[in-house]
Amino acid sequence: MRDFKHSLPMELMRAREAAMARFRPMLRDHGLTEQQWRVIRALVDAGGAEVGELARKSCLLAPSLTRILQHLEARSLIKRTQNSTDNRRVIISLTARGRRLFNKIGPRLESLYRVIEDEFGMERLEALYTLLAEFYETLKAGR
Amino acid sequence: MRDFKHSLPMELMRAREAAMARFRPMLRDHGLTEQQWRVIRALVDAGGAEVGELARKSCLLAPSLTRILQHLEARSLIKRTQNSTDNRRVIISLTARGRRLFNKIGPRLESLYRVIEDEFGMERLEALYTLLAEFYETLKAGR
DNA sequence: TGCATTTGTTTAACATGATAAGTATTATAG
DNA sequence: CTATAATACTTATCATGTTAAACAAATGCA
Repeated sequence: MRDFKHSLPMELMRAREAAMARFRPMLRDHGLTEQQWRVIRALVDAGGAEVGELARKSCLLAPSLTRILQHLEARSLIKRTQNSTDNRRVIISLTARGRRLFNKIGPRLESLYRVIEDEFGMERLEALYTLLAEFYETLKAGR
Repeated sequence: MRDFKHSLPMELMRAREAAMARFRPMLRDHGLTEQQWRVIRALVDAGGAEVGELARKSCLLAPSLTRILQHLEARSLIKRTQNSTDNRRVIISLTARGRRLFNKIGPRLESLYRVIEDEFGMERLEALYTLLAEFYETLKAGR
């Protein structure tokens, strides 16, 4: 049997953990989990989105997102708007406070990211991105 | 700011998820979570290990591993042995039942893995492994 | 020897991951 | 129209992720 260490899901996880270890402390200083940050960032990107759309953009399962939105709403970082033509749909968007928090944290995370770019090198990083995207597409196609 | 979609932790997670989606159903059929399987597999590899060592090998945090070991012990898949020279240390090993479960599931997961190898190609897969390992080492070094 | 410190593991508390089931609303077949 | 199915989201449940703290056993050192 293939060596245990040579397990792709494990390697992907270890790489991700190594990266997140750089970012998590700063998020934690602002009382945000990594997942909460993904939601905020997706909302900045989309400028308001339905829950399902937001789940896809932030790579979260719907039940997780439901809880996260409850937390973010309790902190007044997001708000909900009802879609007038379809009452099932809820539009999520950032509050002014949510945007301020993003503006404060975003640049700091960006600079941490650039440190990684410097250490690992832009070329290899791009190569990694490309392989990961191809891998994802290959596995999605083969279902 | 860099495009949201171009986030390395997200890409690593998506790739991992795409792979795990292939494996999880079979594990689930045998009542195992992905993490429980990692522990079992690490134990086959090591043939008995202390809790801390097992945590490293299976890429789990100690508190998670503690709970997982409780579950596996309740199902008689693992057993605990006390280290005679140091009573803090606990040696974990598979029971005969645990080994039988491994022997049943392992080959099936291997064949699923080979499907991925075929779809994505051995060369690109090796390239991906290499980049991931380098990335991990780079980030660990720069702390 | 005595005791603060370190080490290995577990508990606790809160947040998320994963699956199934529930609820409300809209779309659709007949 | 109306019963039924599909859709969007939420709840429920159990397992794990993450951090801090507790705990006991071992170690280092005055």
